[in-house]
Amino acid sequence: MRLLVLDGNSILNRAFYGIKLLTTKDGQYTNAIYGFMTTFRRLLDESSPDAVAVAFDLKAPTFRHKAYDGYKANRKGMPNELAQQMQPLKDLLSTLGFQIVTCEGYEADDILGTLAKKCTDQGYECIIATGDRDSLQLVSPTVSVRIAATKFGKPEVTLYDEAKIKEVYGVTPKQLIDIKAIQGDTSDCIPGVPGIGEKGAKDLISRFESLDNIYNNLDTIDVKPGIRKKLTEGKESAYMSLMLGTINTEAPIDTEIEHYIPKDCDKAEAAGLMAKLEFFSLMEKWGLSGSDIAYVPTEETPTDNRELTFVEGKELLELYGELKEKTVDFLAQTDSEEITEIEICSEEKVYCADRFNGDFAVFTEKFLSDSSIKKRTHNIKPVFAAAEKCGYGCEGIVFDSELAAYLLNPNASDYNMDRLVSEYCVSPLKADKNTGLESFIPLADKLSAEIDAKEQTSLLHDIELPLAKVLASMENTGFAVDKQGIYKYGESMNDDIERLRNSIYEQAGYEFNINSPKQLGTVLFEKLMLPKGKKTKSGYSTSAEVLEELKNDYPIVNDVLEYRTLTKLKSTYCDGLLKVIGADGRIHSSFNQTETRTGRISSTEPNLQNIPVRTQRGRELRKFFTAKDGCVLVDADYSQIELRVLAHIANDKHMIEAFENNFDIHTSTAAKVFNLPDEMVTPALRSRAKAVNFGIVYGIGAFSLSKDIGVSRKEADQYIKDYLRLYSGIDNYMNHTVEQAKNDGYVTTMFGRRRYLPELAASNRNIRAFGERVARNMPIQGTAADIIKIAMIRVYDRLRKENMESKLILQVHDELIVEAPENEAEKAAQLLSEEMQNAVKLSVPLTADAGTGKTWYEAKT
DNA sequence: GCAATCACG
DNA sequence: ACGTACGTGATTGCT
Repeated sequence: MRLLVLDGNSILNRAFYGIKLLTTKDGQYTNAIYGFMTTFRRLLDESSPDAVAVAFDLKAPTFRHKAYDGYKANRKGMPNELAQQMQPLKDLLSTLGFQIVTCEGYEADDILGTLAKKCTDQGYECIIATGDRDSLQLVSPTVSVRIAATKFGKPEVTLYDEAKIKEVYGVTPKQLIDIKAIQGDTSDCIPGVPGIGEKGAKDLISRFESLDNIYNNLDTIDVKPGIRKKLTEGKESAYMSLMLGTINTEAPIDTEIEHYIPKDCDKAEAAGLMAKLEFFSLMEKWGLSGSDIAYVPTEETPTDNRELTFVEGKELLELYGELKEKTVDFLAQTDSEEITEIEICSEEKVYCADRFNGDFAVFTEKFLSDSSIKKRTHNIKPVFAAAEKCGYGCEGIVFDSELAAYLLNPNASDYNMDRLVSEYCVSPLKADKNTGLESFIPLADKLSAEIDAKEQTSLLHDIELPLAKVLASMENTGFAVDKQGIYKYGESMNDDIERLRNSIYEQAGYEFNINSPKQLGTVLFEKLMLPKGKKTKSGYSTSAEVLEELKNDYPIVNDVLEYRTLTKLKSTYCDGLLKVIGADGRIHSSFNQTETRTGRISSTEPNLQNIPVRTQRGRELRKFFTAKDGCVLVDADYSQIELRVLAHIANDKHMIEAFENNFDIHTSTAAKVFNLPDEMVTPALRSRAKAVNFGIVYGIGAFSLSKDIGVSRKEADQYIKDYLRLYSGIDNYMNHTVEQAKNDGYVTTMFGRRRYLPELAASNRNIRAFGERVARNMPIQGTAADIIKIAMIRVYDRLRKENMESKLILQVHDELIVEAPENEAEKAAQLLSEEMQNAVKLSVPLTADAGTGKTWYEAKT
């Protein structure tokens, strides 16, 4: 028989401080529970115990507190973020079948000791797992201790048996108590013998074996007079410390080890709890899955009695006839060319078909392109893409559970169906064949109801769903590039890189890896003794921000900066882009619609939203992003969309006025803040005002602003104060938004997009301050994202309606690019800026200027 | 798999 | 006293 006993508080505590804060979408903190469960899993796997007990402290004072008022007196209560994780952990452990042990008047350590002793008496093996070292005194031939820590977010377990303790401390486990009695323990307020510390205590015990031995022979033992004096005076304190530090092995708890054999796990309940904590990966490690979740019928969600029946061998064209005018659910598989497989459910009948069925291609086309068939699915974009590639349109899509789940909570890490089924606790319908539809249907019902309840129906139907089709088309179309051009551009940098590298080696005095910030830091700040600026966790910062300060005084720094610029261009952009050019000579990026917390889209493999533009040498690269033969690029970007959105949402009189009169907003701001007529605003003042405008959008602090524009903090603070006094509508709006976010737990955009902000409830003020900045920023960034999405849909629709061959190929947050045949260019430019400007009606005008050119470099205005 | 860095809006 | 602007993705080095 082998018993595993855990010190619950101690392991939970270690996990809490070892893993960065995590919350569920409702703001329940989970990092400590997560860490506990990964550590626990590992302990179980490593030691395969027959019985398990998890001990916890109670809040009530223990016999040690009663014996000594000072005991643990300086212990602060646990932070709220940790305290609220205690009960959910206990619930989870219980439902998994493990025994929780607590004992009034005793600490968890005493429970460990009591159970360890019982094991020894019975000839059983006992493994103690804890985060702190007090329990090491319990180690014996049959009792071992595993010290569990969470380092870098991962569990780490160190085994302590008698040999290991001898090796580390040079004494026996029992002697650890005597050492502590002399040494004391500041964290627990155990006094020990005043004046003797770790070294002295260790020395005394290793020479004289025990506290009793020392005091029984105090007059004769060989110690310095000073030590003898301290020992004499500290005798009472030492014996009290011995009592406080000795683990009690007689706690009144259930010591029948057989009672700790785990009970059967309540799988349904446990999976439900894990889902509530959003521990989807952990679920698997504990042998649970989403389908284990208990479905508890309530009044609002009564038991769903629908049963799906699989219909085999249905003639597909006949099926199509039956589906007309119906609302159906479907799930499809696609490859890069076409739909390869489809499962359809209508009126609880399930039909499956794949490309080996006769009429499959004809059927899928008829089915998908028939707008009279209203369809719900999960992850529609690949279906839109496949349909377009096959030359037909996919119509009548009324719901996508992936997009819906993203709108309900954009904080989630992914939106795959299994995870959503767990998260939303839906129970699959009965079905005689598993197709995924049995889970999808109840999930879609639930998400759909939530979308309606949160008034996001229009956002889903009128923005995200149609946008998915636009994105699919943009991915299909791609962006033509001049492969040779990019290659030569990359080659042209080799000599410069080589020259800089050699120059850096020479100035450093030896060769090293310039790409390694660590090695570079050593060279600059240790070998060459440059004045060091900021530090990072692991050493000196060598970021551009730090190096910029030094480059005029130290030529090597300038070389490093240039080297970085060139190698970045070469590796990320030249080498990187060359790798992803398709067989058609075009780059097909993926546009992710469910990635950002603000509603923006993101671009990957490659990221076409961060192609260089700010420096001339980088910008040159855009000369190789071209229109195909016979076409030109039309590029339009919104002017100041975020500030215009801010003016509108905040309903700020002065800012609205500035935009209505088409003033330069930064000049206008400068004139106001610096109290000057517009014509007296110098470029330097304008640039400061611009930084303030940006800062306001980001939720700014005076420190960051002063750093950004190089003025004193006091001066920066004054700018912000003046700004908010003059744009009082913005001041009001910002305060109101944060207030409301704290009440509701979320912020929204003009179109009802939401972002939950659990950070606002944090006890750490930095995290809270971050939450407040996000509360101020998200409605602005998010509304701008909504607006350009609307514009994209309108542009896409208009181009088709007008039978034009021009195609939308890229979006860069406030910029749209269309590839247009030369004879359509003018019309496309007109249409593009028109649709962008009219996408929504705000209390300020939206402006978008279009440019045209053979390359992106030329077209961007 | 994470940290540091740097490219973009 | 402390840390310090919002949102992304790719590359490199290192554990």
